[in-house]
Amino acid sequence: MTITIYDVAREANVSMATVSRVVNGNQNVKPATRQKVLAVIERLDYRPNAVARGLASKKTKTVGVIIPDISNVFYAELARGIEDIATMYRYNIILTNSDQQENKEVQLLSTLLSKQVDGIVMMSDQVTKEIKHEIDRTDVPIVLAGSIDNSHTIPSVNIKYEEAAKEAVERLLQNGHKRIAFVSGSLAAPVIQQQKLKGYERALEGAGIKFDIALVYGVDNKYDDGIEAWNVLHKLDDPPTAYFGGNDELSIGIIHGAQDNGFKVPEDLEVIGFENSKLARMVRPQLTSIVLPLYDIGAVAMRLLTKFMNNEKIEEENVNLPYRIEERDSVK
Amino acid sequence: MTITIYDVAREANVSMATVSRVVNGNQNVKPATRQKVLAVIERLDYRPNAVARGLASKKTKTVGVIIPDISNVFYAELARGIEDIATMYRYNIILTNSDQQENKEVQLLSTLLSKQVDGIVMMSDQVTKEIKHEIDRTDVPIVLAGSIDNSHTIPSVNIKYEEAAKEAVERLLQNGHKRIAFVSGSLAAPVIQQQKLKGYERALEGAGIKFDIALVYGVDNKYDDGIEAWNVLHKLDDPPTAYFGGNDELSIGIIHGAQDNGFKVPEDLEVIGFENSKLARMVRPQLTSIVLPLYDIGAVAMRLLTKFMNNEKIEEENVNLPYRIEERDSVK
DNA sequence: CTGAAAGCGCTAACAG
DNA sequence: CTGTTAGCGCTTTCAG
Repeated sequence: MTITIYDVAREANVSMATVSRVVNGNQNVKPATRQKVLAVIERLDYRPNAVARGLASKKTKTVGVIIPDISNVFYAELARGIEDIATMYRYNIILTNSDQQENKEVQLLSTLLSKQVDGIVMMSDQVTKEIKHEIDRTDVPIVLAGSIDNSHTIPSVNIKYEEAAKEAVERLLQNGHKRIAFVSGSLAAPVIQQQKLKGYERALEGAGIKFDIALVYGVDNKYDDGIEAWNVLHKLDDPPTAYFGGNDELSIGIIHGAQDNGFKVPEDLEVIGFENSKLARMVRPQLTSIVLPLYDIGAVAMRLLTKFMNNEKIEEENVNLPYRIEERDSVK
Repeated sequence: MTITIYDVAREANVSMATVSRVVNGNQNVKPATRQKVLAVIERLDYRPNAVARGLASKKTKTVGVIIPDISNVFYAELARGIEDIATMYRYNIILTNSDQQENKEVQLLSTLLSKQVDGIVMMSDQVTKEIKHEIDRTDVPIVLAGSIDNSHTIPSVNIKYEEAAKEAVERLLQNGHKRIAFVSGSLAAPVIQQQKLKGYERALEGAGIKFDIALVYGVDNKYDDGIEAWNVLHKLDDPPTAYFGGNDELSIGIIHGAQDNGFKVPEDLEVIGFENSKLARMVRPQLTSIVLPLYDIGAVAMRLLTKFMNNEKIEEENVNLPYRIEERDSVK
């Protein structure tokens, strides 16, 4: 039925060990017999069974990826970075969506581990105790991409969110704004949100402006949330004249919320986003945004993972990639 | 070291067959011994090795997915549909990017097959002979999602592109337009483009309007291509007053191209998109677009695949999902 | 440079 | 209801 290494061995008059050697590029094979085996492999259309190989060698050449939601451009971009580097190192990827649910994340870790993945790249807004526990329980290397665990004990790739946020707000401060809103995803738990908020606070502090909790609006990170945020915030007695949005989609919502009500950007309000996705160019005015190198974060995370999987030397387990502001027209 | 089914058997004083039975939910186990085994599993923190299981059972509970580019929202949405249904049926997904390159597609098929996936969902603009050949060579079921092979011999899930395009153009015709542009991805090979073009032609024909090749602009499907298309087309002696864009991103490019030059949508030109992605609501005016149910296409494709994998009865191997026009403000 | 043999961890008859 | 026994297809010593 399916043809195996054994069939090849028989047809080529060699042992299966020899076939295995040529399949795996082992040099200890006489060129002549290598050719002979290769010919038979070709003729029989033999295709090695990776599962059997995985069982015997205890290496599957596949890595697991846990992300919140692949249909979200943010994560999709990151996933692509991961996949490209994985491919480069001859790994395949088992892609799973967690929807940010802790129980799912734990369960996914477990099923990935049962599938004997050689490593895992994970994104999680919050590395809970349960997750940490699961991670500590295994020898399989795991690296976080665009995610932070408080204990700083899991390898990770990020940018310095706090610094980036600070810089964004300072950019707004430069233009003379005193009332700057910070609109972002739910501020409940996520570590990264907290870091951004801290950057926001530090920027204000540096400019001698009092922090006003009324200007901090924590919703979700969606377009409609941006519209909603604007609707709420502009009704304040002393409304913000500038907005720092947690991501681009949200920021565009803010812009449209304002524009739909006759306000002009950047004349009446200035907006700066975070992510610099393709979207940023697809609004009018085009959105000024902090460049979050999603693809690179994924790529570097995967590269880091390969080092762990190959027991290479690791210089730094917690990598921070550079970021910058992409100036466009939503900020003067 | 790693604990196996054998360890559990020993500790529980049963045979490994019994352990296997409880792990697999086989009913032929006395409740008492089941409890005993479960307790040991818990205590030893035993986790079945899916690779060994796959080798023995010849089922891996993983399916391969070949898409052009996961960082493209279009495909990401589809991938999510696939993943959700896969999860529902307890399959995991090996996700691979082909970048539409035939040689990569062929190679990916091969590596997925070597990994013994139980099935494959594939998206490909063009199912070439090579690909068809590779597919025919295996017993592993494969279904196409949002893709068509000319021979109609591979199961697939789509919408009726030709009809949808026809309807879109007719919508424009309704508003009295005589000069309607068809802007789309490269018209070179892709079957689906051809179908849309045909729908466009038929709509014109139905309205007694002569087909003008000058109004057909085949670029790529990107935002900038939309801008470019507008720049070129509006300079025509008799420029189009309405545009049918191959997808939303492209259509938004057209809108912005026009707006950036002082033209108004829908007053000066009307635009209808194709896809109805989240983007459609994120422009002003909001984009009227044909609803392409990407998520559903992925989901249904995966569901269809499960039927093949379980040898269930298949009513129809080539499924067509419904589509409709989502009316917004880029068309009067 | 090549072969023999022992597993990898689990499923699946087949007995009993 | 439970145990025994073969493999699944390949890698990996260990000899030679």
